Amino acid sequence: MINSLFHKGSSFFIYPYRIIFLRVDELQPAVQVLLSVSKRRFRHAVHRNLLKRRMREAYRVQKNEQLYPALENRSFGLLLAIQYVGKEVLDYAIMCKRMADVLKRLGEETQ
RNA sequence: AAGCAGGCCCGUUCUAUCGCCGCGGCAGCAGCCGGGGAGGAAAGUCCGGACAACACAGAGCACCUCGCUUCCUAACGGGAAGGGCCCCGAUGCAGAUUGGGGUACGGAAAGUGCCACAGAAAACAAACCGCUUCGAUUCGUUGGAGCAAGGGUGAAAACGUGGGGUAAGAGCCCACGGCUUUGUAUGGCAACAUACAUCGCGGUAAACCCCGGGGGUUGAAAGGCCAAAUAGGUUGCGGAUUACUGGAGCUGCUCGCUUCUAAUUUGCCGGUAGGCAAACACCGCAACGGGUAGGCCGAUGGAGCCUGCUAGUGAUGGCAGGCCUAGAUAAAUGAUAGAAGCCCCGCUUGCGGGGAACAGAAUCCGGCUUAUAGGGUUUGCUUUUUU
RNA sequence: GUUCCCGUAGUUCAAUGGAUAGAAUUUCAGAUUCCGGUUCUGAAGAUAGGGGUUCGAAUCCCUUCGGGAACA
Repeated sequence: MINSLFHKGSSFFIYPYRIIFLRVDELQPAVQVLLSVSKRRFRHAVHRNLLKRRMREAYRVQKNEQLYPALENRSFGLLLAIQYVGKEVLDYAIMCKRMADVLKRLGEETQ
């Protein structure tokens, strides 16, 4: 699944994120997400852990309003990879706002 | 009070809501309830152990490692106390006394090597300028013998200073002093110190080496169990067996060749005897090849933490009482809001704004090293003020 | 997680503990040419950081940093 996501998926940027997604028929559960922060950009494990936790929180809080309505009653599911490509650790407020943009864009892409 | 240096400690706290990961209960799942959830370095992986698998008669060699003494400890290359040496400060004319810091600190008197350049010479030999003496002399010098004090070179020059001695000199002799070997006495558990006698005098062992102590190897991807999957595969050895060969020779060994003997099935050649080729089930172990990439145990109650008493100068030990304090497996500790405390800035002097280091457990402990905003405490020194 | 190896000019490599760390290439300047190339001459440029041993350290020792490799 991960291989096919990275080889066949399409991608777009919304700073500080890079998103790769792939439509897959009859996926269970319907949306599966992979979060990643590059070791090359953030040398210390503290910062990588913090960013991944904040990304997960931002996704968790907003997925029900922004993403799931677009996928209701569809025959396909979604594989997602969200990579953090920013150069420094941003505040949660900004990360949360951008994640909302990401989810909206994903909803449009799947129409 | 300020500054500097060293040691030790803390390194935000509380509440609520939404999530995440373990644990316990309601005897299953789900759900609900209760309770827990990163550090002093979790880091580097530099040492030492526990634990595990394999190996192991005893001793020695080789290799690695440590190195003042005594003690602490499960152990250590760690720590405590003490000794020697070096550096800095204070007092003092000085000898010395005292305070602080550092110290890989066994042996150079077992042996070997090395000490660039310069210099006569870097420890064997030896002498550039010199010093003394005996000759020669064209009075400018020159040859032989002796010496190593002085000059010069160097990071380092044959122990330093003074005297005796001598043709001139030299630890050649003497006095004092420095370092050092051995012995005796005294003090100390000891390292060592002091005194006397005695032997000796370049450095280097983070050069080889010698002496003494220690070290079996590999690391949780150790190791054990279950499930799933693949090929009931190939080769070798052993067992069992009628049977998967055995004996002898060539050879240092293996392969191979020759010869003797025993033997099952099938195929081919052959009239037969016989010859050639192929195959041979089962069990165990090892290697090769192939497959799987899941779960459980190991794995979190321990050289454990807190408090008090106690032994000790101290590291640390003993006793009593109390406590349970992360356990994931691609990996949980995040977000929001409020309150309190700390720091900085601004001025309206009690309000507003901002900030909080280094950094994230992965089998577990004891150390070391490195990173660390800020705060507290303590010891020593210096300066100033007061009594 | 465990274990091991390496670090020298911009690059590729040298250097018994001993003058100012050497060579090729690269870069720059000059000469040659009408111009460029080639060639010639000259210059610049380095021991990963810190500490120790030593008269003297790229080399020996300790420590930190960075890079790489192997292992179910």
